[in-house]
Amino acid sequence: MGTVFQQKVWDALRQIPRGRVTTYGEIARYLGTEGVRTVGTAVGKNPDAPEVPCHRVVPSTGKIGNYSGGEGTPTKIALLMEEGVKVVQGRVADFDQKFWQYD
DNA sequence: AGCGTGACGAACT
DNA sequence: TAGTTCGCCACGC
Repeated sequence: MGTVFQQKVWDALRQIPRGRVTTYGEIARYLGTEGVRTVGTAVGKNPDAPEVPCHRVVPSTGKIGNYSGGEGTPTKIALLMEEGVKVVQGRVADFDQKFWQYD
């Protein structure tokens, strides 16, 4: 499929526990790059949702960010809600608690 | 081989 | 507090 870098990104996504979220910046750090935009681009090019939980990735601002599957952002929100991540007014509720980072 | 693009981020006004 | 600007860097043309 994609490039090595891409696969590393997707692999990083698989490590995100259900019901938790992380940020593009966190993934960038985990992969050892400063180009967070590159990560965003990589995630966006991922084949599709269920296999890789790309909906668990949100911007550091706690907002929802973007999504390419289904109806876009609304679908992303729906998926998060199903996992117990409350989303209110386009933002992740209790973002600090839901935030997950690579140990 | 060079240039623009982008599911972001942080600083600035 | 909100809107804008500049920086990050891998990828595709």
